[in-house]
Amino acid sequence: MIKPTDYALDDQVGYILRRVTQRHLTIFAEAIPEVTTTQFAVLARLSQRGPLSQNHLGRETSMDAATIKGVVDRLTKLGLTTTKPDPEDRRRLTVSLTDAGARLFYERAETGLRVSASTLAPLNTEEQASFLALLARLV
Amino acid sequence: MIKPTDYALDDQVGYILRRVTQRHLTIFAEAIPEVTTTQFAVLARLSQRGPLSQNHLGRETSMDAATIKGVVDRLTKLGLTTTKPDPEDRRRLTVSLTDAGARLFYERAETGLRVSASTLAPLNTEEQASFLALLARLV
DNA sequence: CCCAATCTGTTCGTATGCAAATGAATTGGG
DNA sequence: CCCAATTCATTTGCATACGAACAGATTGGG
Repeated sequence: MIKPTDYALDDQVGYILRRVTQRHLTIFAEAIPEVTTTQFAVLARLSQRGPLSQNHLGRETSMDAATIKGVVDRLTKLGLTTTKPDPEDRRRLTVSLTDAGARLFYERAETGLRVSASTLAPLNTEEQASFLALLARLV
Repeated sequence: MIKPTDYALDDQVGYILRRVTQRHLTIFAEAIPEVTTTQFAVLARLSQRGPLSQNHLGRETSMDAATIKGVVDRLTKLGLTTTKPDPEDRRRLTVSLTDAGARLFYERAETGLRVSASTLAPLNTEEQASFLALLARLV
């Protein structure tokens, strides 16, 4: 027999995840104000993998087709990415980093690592490793 | 000397947090389609604390003033909450659960606990406790 | 007791995030 | 080889999220 009073909001994993994510986003925005976390993820992926079709890029950054389109549109407006039709497959839109996009990622990658470190700072090194290992299994 | 190639997107805590949150939201939406996670958090808090002013409710559910307004508006449109001016302080808007809101939370609280359990299901009991303890320290 | 500082709610703008529907292009199995 | 199924990109609608600016109400310290 479970009563509603047994539902402790503050102990629910989803609620805590939301709050931790909020803190992380604040730390990121403070450290890298030029782009958002999702935009930075796109820059990182393109930097690592080279040009990708828009939908493929979305899958590689865990965004659905509608979301990645908006992110790419905004990055393109910022001059950090460009798009061009794929002659091989006329459905596809190939997304690439511009020089400015590549340079921005290059200049901010180290800061990005510090953002991750700040987010995890309340834990000691051993706890951070345990936490990341457990978190990754929940994907 | 850090090179951009040292920035492994898949290992960054923010990226993994986003993916775990996505999985959690999917599980929740499947189990409790009537409301969203944030709306359910509001129902839970009101059920636990009784009527609260709108901004206070926002602080108690980790939403800023603009966000909680939208959530309360939608819950009110769904008939799950009501609002009335506070005669003590004419700036304040008191938010309460309706009977339907109280009943819905009562009927879904147990399911909410199962959603949390499903999200954590890839870990064994001991790992779940460790994970939640570490996660809570990152708020 | 009064006014500057604060609090409350609202609105606007921007940015994810997903479901669903659509049209165009490609592909794979019979 | 051809058509049904799939893929790709786009659009619409809805729901968080937050910063910034605003007006009205309240309060606290001099």
